[in-house]
Amino acid sequence: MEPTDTAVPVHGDARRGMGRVTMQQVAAEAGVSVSTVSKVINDRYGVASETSRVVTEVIERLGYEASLVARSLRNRRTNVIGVLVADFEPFSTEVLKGAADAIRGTGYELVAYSAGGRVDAHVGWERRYLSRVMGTLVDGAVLVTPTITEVQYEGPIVAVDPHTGPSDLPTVTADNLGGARLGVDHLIALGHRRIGMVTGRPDLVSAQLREQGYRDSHAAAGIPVDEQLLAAGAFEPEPARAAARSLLELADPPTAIFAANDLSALATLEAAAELDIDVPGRLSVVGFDNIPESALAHPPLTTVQQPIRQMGREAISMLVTLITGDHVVEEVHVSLDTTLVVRRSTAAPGGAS
Amino acid sequence: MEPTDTAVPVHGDARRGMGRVTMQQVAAEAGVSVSTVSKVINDRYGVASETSRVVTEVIERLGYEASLVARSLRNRRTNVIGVLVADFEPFSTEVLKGAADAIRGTGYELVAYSAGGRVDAHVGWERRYLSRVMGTLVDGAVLVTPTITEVQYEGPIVAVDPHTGPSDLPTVTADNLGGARLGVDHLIALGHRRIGMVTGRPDLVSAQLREQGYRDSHAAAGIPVDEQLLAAGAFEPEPARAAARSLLELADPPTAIFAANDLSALATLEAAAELDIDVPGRLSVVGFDNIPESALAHPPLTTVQQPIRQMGREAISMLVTLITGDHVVEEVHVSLDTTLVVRRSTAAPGGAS
DNA sequence: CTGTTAGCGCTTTCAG
DNA sequence: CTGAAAGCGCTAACAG
Repeated sequence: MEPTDTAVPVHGDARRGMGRVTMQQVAAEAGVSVSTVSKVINDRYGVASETSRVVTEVIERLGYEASLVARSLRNRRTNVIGVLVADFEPFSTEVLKGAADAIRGTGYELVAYSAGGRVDAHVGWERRYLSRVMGTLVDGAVLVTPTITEVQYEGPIVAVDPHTGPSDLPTVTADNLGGARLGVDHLIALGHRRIGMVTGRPDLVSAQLREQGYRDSHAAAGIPVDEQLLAAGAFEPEPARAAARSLLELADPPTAIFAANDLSALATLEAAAELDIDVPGRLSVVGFDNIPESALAHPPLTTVQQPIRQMGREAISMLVTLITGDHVVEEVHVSLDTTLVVRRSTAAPGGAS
Repeated sequence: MEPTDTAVPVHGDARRGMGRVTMQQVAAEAGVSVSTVSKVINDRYGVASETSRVVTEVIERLGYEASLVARSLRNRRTNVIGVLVADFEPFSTEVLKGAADAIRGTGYELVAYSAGGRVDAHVGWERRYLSRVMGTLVDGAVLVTPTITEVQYEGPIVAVDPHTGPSDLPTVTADNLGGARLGVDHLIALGHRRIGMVTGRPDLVSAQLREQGYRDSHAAAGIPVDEQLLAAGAFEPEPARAAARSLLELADPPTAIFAANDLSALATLEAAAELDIDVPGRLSVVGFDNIPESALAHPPLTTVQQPIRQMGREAISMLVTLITGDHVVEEVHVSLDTTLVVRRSTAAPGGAS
């Protein structure tokens, strides 16, 4: 057959409007073989300088660039690092920004991949994504908030804020327990005694730790926990809103609510608004994450900050070390500190300023 | 090298710790040929239900998932849409969030690609990226803030906020001229008469339009423009900071500064802080973009909002239409409205409240 | 119903 | 110094 023919004239800028230029076309146009073109591109020895010049000129003229896919399939190394996310939402995009910061100067490129909330994007997406891209498209991967860490997969992988228990994977997390304590202690210091909590997904350790922090703070302050004041929010806006509502409609409602993440806190703010409850006048709200959106809320949200971008940076640098394998990564599990960001959604109970 | 051998026995869960599972291994394990496996995976007709069952079981057990790369290379359609960005920064990640919103339910997956500030990532990155991925990895692409739109490339491509003049590419932009007028009119309405501007990259139309809006607002208000009050910021933090400083150190400094984008406005805020100039007491600052970070600034930034996420959504929906080709895209150039978001960085001149 | 074969675009021996 | 050929993992004819 004669597929990558010279039937279509490719001289001059006649290629305007054509599809991708392949190496075949470059070769044909330059009057050499594809392997020669490949050698020129990859700076291999054994190409006459004149040939090289001609080929380079054709490449330039046709705007040729090697297909990432074809190259990846052939080569073991791709010089591309993958960031695998369940969805592009505030948390994962912050991680991405951090990853981009850290990738500079390493010579790697970054590909972020998401099945984007496809129906089948349930627990276990990370394993499928990994299989799809590892070893072919990317040299290593950062898993953002994976729900399982049992990837039993050999290769350079780092998990950021994994939602499940400890694993063999190197991980980067924030101090969930300490962060929750920071948030609830703040509320207690303000004078709150009936503090509700919109919890996260019960199957995720991060959620469990945040709840544990809530309990620890109460214990430390000698305040008994009223189990009625815990409502399941699942880290998602809708369940969280319902949970907040149920708490606020209690006969003896809480004067403050600690939400397991900012998305839940934002939903709590909405629920309060619907019920015409002033925040922070009659209700204080504390979130967790400090996603950029939390500062835009009304009122701006007091929240526990995770250094998300730094987590992304950390993950990339661990990953690059793993890939290049210069030396062993010392700390397999990195935990970064959380801090409290006090904004306008918290105040002393009873409307006292 | 003989990496993907069958030398390593693959029965049972012996694969723990191995690299990617390939179709070969699945086939071997199931005792069938690769084409049969392929047929099972792609639901092709002509496979005995028993065979299908066995193969499915093996796939499950081995955790096999087809390589995106190999599949892409073979197929014309990949069901993946690419978002090509120069870097993952606030603007592009907002677009990404919008793209993710819009991708849901379309059956497409999303891949975001960035060379991540590599040294050679100068003007023209979009052409190279496009060549790398179009036609192989992705079915279509969204170009975020490309510096050239002369891609002369056949295929489904949509540009978001292109920095250069009109092109044949479908584009999604915000109303830069109107937005700039909004921002500067606000300053003028507040009583400012000496308004400086930290301009953007002179080669980009978006920057030119914002400067034009600045001039138009002055003209409309009958205020002459003092050319001394325009300083080049290039859309980048460092140059912008220097530009702001030079403005503020003028013998007769401006009482307000309009920055060509939020990054520049944030840098202006920093410059003011360094010079111990109170904002908004002695200086008002208006930005452009309304990236999430602008609300976190001190003081929170008054800025012209571009509906960035919506731009991402719009781009994806245009692209999907282009790809499926059901019907022609009616509006090739979509321009979305900008709005003014007044926060705390602007006030009347002279410290008057 | 199943396996064999021929590539997708590229890199890499290995002959010429 | 250059090109022919093999093959990365997969799919799509086409035989058996």
